[in-house]
Amino acid sequence: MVPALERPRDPAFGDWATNLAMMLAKPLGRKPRDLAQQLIDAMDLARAGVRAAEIAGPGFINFRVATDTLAQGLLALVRAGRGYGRDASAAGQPVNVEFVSANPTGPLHVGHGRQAALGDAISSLLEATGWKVTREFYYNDAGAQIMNLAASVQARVAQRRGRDVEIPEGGYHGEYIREIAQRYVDEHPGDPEGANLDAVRQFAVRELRKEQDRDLQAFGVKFDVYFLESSLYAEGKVDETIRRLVAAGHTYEKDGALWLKTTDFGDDKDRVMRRSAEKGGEPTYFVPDVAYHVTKWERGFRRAINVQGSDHHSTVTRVRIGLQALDIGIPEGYPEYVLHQMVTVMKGGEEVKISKRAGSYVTVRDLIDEVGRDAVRYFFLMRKGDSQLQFDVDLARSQSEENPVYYIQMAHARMCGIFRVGEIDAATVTGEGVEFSVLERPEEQELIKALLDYPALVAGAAQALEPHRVATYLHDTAGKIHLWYHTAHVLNEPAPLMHARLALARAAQIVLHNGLTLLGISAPERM
RNA sequence: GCGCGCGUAGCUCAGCUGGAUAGAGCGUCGGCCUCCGGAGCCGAAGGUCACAGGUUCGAAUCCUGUCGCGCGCGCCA
Repeated sequence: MVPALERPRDPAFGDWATNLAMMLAKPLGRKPRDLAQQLIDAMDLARAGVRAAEIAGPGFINFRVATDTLAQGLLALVRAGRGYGRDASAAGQPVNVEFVSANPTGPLHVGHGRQAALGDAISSLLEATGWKVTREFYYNDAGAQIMNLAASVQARVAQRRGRDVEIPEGGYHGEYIREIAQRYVDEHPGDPEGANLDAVRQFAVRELRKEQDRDLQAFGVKFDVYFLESSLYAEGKVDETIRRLVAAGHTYEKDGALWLKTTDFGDDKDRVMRRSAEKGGEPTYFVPDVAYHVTKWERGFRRAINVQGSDHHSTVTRVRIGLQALDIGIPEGYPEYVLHQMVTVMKGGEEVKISKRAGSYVTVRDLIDEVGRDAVRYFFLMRKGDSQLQFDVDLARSQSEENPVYYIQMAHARMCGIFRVGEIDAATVTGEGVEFSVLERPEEQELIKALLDYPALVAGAAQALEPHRVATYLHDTAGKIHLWYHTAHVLNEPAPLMHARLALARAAQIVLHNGLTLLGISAPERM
């Protein structure tokens, strides 16, 4: 129960409104409207830049802001330019954002695309609020899946020699496996049979990593750190983690395996950490996961955010419990998780079933090739992460003219067009000395308010780790811009009006540019 | 069966952490091109916010239950 000061939905209710009187009415035993009047009487409205305060409905107080308050805001906006909507409140604290983290066992699919868009936008949002972000990609390049990959490639090599060899149980059947097998043979004349499994494995991982890197580059996502799971083994971090967990006293042996008492930390059953001898005696997957997150902590990241598909949500509690059980002062909520729901791909009016092992799925690359990078980014970001996302490829392609991302980009291009046609360098439009009170049309007032809301919106989206708020805001604001553009002419108006509108066009251009950039989408000057 | 998420217009989805008459895009219907780009704008139709209770001045939003959908639940990762 916190009193709110907010933008009313309906402009008839003023520029700002508060429910303070209604919140206080009950504890004070007073009527809300009487209390509201007393509150208004006690306020120094002029000093706050408020022109009028009215009591409305059950006890709202609606404020109307003096026009020069809006003018001050616009001036500050234009002066801030590219920096508008950014603040330094996090003071350069380090934060690690891990996303995509695809196994090098195949190309990136649509789910990875959603993660790439989300993780990159979340990182940008955090940077906009003063965090020092490290974008990190974790490669699971060790373990059973990689052995399956190597064996699958090996089988394809053998098949090329006319041998009757099947892809092993749990192996990969995609067409790309054949291609890798072909390239392996081409580049390894000394091993036409693919007999050297270790060489096949290394070659396949390297090829797939290269391909994933190309996909990420096409999508415009850059990582600061690529962390290899295999390095954890090479540096003894996995064994060390096991030793530390044993030393911390949360383990026991049963049936020849080593167990972690995760039930001590609220799990519904204990988990095996190291398999019994007859199962190979290897650590289970979550031990390297824990070891990996220890390195994040030890690398100085007191905040870590993982962007993952919700199909991995069971790892959340286990990784956190493993870190707790080490008893080294890592807080309970470490790391934070942003889980997104599944992406359904629609093509030809039917759902494309995604199965990596059967080799049937849509890749990030397919989407980029078909609808363009900007549209793919926007489509992945326009919905809240915990909603399932339906990505209709045909629709995204065929309706590209009415695509929301083009709508936003068009608004930006229109603002640029005003300056281009007027032969005015937009950067010289500062708003200094402009009489903003001539901007009295309702569409102009609404647009100004929307533009001035932008910094608070960015701060809120960053705090909630929800980039979709920026996407919907931009679409909404683009609508206000188109409406204004359509009703209010800028060039060849009387000088005071033209200068005020030029400043407003400049402000709109800045907000759209900054917002699109935050989402990793281009802001073209003409389309 | 248990856990997490979701259920809002014909379809795809927003709804700013409890506010005033629930919004947008697409689709449908009807208007607007001497005008900085019509890739645009305006208007109309379309809703039991899955359902039933509860909390309070006030619920799409919070709590409980029911139904439906998705994803998890291995000495796989």
